[in-house]
Amino acid sequence: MKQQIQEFLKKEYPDADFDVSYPPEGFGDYSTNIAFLLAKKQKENLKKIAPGIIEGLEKKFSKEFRKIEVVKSGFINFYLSKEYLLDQLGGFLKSKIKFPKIKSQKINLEFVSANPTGPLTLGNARSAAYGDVLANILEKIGHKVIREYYINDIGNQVDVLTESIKRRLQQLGGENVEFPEEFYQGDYIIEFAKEIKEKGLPSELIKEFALGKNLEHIKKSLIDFGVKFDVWFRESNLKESEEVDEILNYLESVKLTYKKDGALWFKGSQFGLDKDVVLIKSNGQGAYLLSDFAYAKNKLSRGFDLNIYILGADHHNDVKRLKVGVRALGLKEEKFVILLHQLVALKKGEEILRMAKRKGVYVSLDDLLKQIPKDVARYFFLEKSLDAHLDFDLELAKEQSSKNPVYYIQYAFARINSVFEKLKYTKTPGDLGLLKEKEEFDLIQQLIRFPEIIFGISKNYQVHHLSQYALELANKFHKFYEKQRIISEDEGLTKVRLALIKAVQTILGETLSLMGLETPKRM
RNA sequence: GCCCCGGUAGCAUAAUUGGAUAAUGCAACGGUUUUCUAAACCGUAGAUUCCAGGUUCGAGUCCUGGUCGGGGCGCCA
Repeated sequence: MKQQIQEFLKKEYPDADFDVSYPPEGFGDYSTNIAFLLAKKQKENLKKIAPGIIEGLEKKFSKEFRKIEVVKSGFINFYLSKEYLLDQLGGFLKSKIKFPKIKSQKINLEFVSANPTGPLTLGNARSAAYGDVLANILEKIGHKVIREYYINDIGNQVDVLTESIKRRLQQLGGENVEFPEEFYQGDYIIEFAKEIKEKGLPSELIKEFALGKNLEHIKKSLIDFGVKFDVWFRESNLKESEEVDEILNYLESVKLTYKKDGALWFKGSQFGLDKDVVLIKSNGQGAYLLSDFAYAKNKLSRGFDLNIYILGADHHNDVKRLKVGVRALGLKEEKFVILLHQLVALKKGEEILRMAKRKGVYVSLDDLLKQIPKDVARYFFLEKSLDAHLDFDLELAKEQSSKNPVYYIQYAFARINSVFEKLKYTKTPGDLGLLKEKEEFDLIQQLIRFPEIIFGISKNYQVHHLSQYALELANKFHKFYEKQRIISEDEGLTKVRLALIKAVQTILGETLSLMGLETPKRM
C-alpha cells in the first residue's frame, strides 16, 4: 500500500518532493508530508492545497482507506479500512504475499572475502550474517542473487603466511630461529607445521597446503553459521585473465598510466584521489588494485546488473579507489554499490583490543559458536546497523545469550504452534468480519507491512530493519495472546482467530528464515 | 595534517534517511498464572540525543567550528 500511495502521488504531482511513512501510534497507518512541501514550493497556503490532494486520494483509494485527513501539523494521515485489512489477511492465508513489483536484476553480492590466512574473526562474522540476510531479502523480492567470496590467494600476505609456517617448522625441528612480529602469531600456524612435519610435505607445497587448509576451515565455519556461497572466486584466476590486459591497454590508450621508479602508475589524482597509485609493482607483479579493477570488469562481463560489496571499514580507502577506477575505465558506476561495516573490537573487562589476525588477537567465529548458539550469534549482528561500532564482550554475550531477543520472536512462533497442537487450522478462515478487537487489527496492520519492509530493505540495504520488524510483530502477537483467547466456546470466532494466527505464523516464519534463524515448534 | 564512521537512559542499540510524544532489549522497582507455553503480559523509574553556533514550518538526523573514541592515508591485501 505504501508504494501505491507513493506511485499515485508521484503521478499526480511529478515535481513534488515527499515521503510516505509510518506515523507514530494514533496517527493512522500511513502518512505523507506532501501537503506542506507542495505548499512551500508553490508558495501557497497549506489549507488551500490539502483538500485537493485529499480529494484525489479519496477517489483513487475509496476502498482501501476509511479516512484520509490533514492534521494541524500538515501531515496527511491515512487510515486503512477494515475491509481492506481483512481482504489482505485473506490474501496472506492463501499464502499469497504480494510484493511490490520490481524489475528483476541479476545481482552479485560479495561479502566476507576474508584473506585465507587464518580463521574467520567476528568482523568477518558480521559481514557473513549481514550479507547472507541481504541476499535472502533481495531474492525474496525477486532478484537473482549470486553470493560470492573473493579469495585473495596471491600477494604478500600469502607469502608471509607460508614463511610463518616454515619458521614454525624449523622451530619444531629444534632450530633457534627468529619469529618476527609481522608473522602470523596464531596457534593454528603451529598446528599446520606439526601436520606438515608428520606428513613430510615438501616445502614447495606448504603454500597450497596452508591455503587449502584455511579455506576448508573458513567454509566449515560459514556453514556452521548458516552461510553458503555460490561462487568462490580466486584472485589468482585474474592473474592471466584478459581483463587485466584490457584494463592496462585501455588506461594506457587514454593516457592514464605512466612509469616511474620501475613501476606502472595510474593517474588516480586526476579523478580526485590524494595521490596516484601503483598498478604494477617494480618487481613486475600486479598490485592488488589492478586485481580489483579486473575483478570489477570481470563481474560486469558475467552480466550482473548490480554488484554489491560488503567490506570492513578498514577498506574505506579502497572504496574510493575502486570507484575512481570504475569511472576511469568507463564502466557504469551505478552498477557498483559498496557497503562498509564498522569494525568489531574485542572487549576484555575494561580493555578494548583491536582484532588482528596476524597478531593472533581475535575471537574467531568458531570460538563464538562454541559459546553461544548460532541463532543468538546471528541475531546479535543482525539487529545492528552496519555503521555501529561493536565492542564485543564474549563473556557478556555468553551471560546474556539466554536473554537475547531472538527467543522473543521464536517464542511467538512456538506459542502459535502449540495452539495448533490443540486445534488445527482447517484452511477455511470463516467469516473474517468477526474480528473486531484492537489487538487483532494491530496484528493485521503489522502483517501487511511485511512486503513493504522487504521492499524497503531491497532499496536501502538496511538489513537491521527486518529484525526490528520481527520483534514488533512478535510483540503484537504476544499482546494479542495475553488479552484475547484464541480457542473458545464461540466456534466462529475460534475459527477466524486460528486463521489470524496462521497468517501471523506464516509471516513470522518468513522473517525468521530470511534471517537464517530456526523456527522452533516448541521451546 | 587530510579522509571515513560513531558519540542517544546505568549498559547495548533503534528511530522508516529532514517529520508528529526519541523507541526496543538487558539491568532496577512493583504487579499478573485453577483457562491455548510466564522465554509472556501490565505498570513505575530512568534522556539537555557529546559541546557551541547555524540552516527552516520542523534537526538525534543537514552545515560550520570544537571535543572524545574507532578506522584509513604503503610498490600490504
